[in-house]
Amino acid sequence: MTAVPKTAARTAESPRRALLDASLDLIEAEGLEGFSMREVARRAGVSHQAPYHHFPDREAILAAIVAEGFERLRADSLAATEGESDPACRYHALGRAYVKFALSNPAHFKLMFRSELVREDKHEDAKACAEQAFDVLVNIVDEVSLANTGERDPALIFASWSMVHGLATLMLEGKLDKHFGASMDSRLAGAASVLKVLERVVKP
Amino acid sequence: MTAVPKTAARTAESPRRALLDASLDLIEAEGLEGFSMREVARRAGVSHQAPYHHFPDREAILAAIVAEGFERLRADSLAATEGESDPACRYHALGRAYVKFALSNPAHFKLMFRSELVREDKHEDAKACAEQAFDVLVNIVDEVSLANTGERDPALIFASWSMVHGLATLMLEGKLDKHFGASMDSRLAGAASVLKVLERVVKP
DNA sequence: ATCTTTGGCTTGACAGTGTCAAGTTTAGAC
DNA sequence: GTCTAAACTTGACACTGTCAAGCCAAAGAT
Repeated sequence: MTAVPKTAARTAESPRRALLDASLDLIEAEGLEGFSMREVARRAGVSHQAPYHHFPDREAILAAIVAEGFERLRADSLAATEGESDPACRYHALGRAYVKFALSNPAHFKLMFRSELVREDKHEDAKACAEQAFDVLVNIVDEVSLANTGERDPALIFASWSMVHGLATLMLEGKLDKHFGASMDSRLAGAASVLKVLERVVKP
Repeated sequence: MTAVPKTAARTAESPRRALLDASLDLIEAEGLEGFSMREVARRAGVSHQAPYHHFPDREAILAAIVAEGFERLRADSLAATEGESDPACRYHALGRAYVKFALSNPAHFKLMFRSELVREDKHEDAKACAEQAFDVLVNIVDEVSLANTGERDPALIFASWSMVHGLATLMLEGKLDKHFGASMDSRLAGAASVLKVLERVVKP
C-alpha cells in the first residue's frame, strides 16, 4: 500500500525467484546432468522460453545459483565458527562445516566449482559471493597461524582450502565410499577422522 | 603374414583405437562440455552411428577414456617416484606428479572424477585402473609413515589424497589463479609451495 | 564355388536440448 | 481509453544421444 516501487520490485523479483527455486529443486533431484532450461520451465509451470525473459542464457541462471551457493556456504561457515573462541577449534569447525555443506548439497556444491559451466569472469556477482565466502576462510586461517606462530602464513590458506576441498570432492564423487561408507553419518565421521590428521598442518 | 588372429585382432582393435584417440583430442581441445559422440565420429571420419559399433553408449566411451587416464596417472606416479629413495622425497615427488598430471591433462583429469558421467560400478575396467593408481599412493604413504613412526597410518592415506586432489582441482578450476597466475610454470611453482606446507602432515 | 556369418559401417528417424525471432497477454500510469 | 513495458507464448533452427534397419566386404565352412 505504501510504496509503489516496492510492489513493482516484488512482482519483478518473484518469477525470477520461482525459476531459481525450480532450478535448485531440479538440480538436487536430478543432478547436474539432469538440469535443463526446458525442465526448469516445466517445473515452474511456464513455457520453454519464459526463463529467457529473466536470464539471458543457461549459464546466467547457473551463475545465479552459484552465487546463492557461496552465500549459503559463507553463512554456514560463520554460523559454525561463531560459537567457538579458540582459533584451533574455529579452524576445525570450519573444516567440518565445509565438508558438511558439500555433502548436504552435492549437486549445488559441484556446480560452484565447475568453471566450464559458469565462467566467473562473465558473472561478477557469482565471483563476488565466492570471494566473500573465501574471506571467511582467510580470516580463520589467519587467526590460527597468528595464535600459533605470531605471523600470518599465506600458503597455509591455500593448503587448508585444498585439504577440505579435496576431502569434500573425493567424498562427493564416491571415491572414499569403499572405506567410509556412503551414508551421511558415516561420511561425516570419516571426514572428521581425516580432518584430525589434516590439522597437524597448523602445528608449529 | 604369420598369424591370422594377430591381424584380425589389429583390425578389430584399430577403429576402436581411432575413436579413442579422436575422443582424447576432442576432449582436450574443446573441454568436457564440448565432447559429443557425433563430433567424435566426425573427427574419426565415420558416420554418426559408427562409434556405437564399438561402444554401447556415450558413457562407455567415456569410461574407456577414464581407464586410460588412470593408467597414465599410475605410470606417471611410478616414473616420478622411482628415482627417489628417501620416503619423504618419494612422497613429495608423488604430490608434484599428481598435480602436474592434472594441469597437463585438465579435461581428462576432470573426467576421471566425474561420477555422474562415468559410474564406476558399471565399468569394471575403469574402476580397476583407478584402484591400481590408488595403490601407488597407498604404498608411498605407507612407506613414509612407517619410516617416521614405525606404524602404518591409514587416515594419512586419505588425508594425503585429499590434499593433492584438492590442490589440483582448485587450480584446474582457476580458483587459485588470482594468487598463482594461470601459466603452467607459475602454477607448478605455486603448487610446490603449497605442497611444502601440506607435507607438515607427515611429521611426527 | 557358393552360402553364411560377422565385423564395420551407413542412412534415416525420434525425442530431447539451447536459443533466436516474432507475436500475444496483462497490469499499471497517464 | 490509450500507452508502455514486463511477462509470457508459439514456432522454428541446429544440435544432441540413441534406436532401427540395411549395406558390404572378407572369412570359413560346405
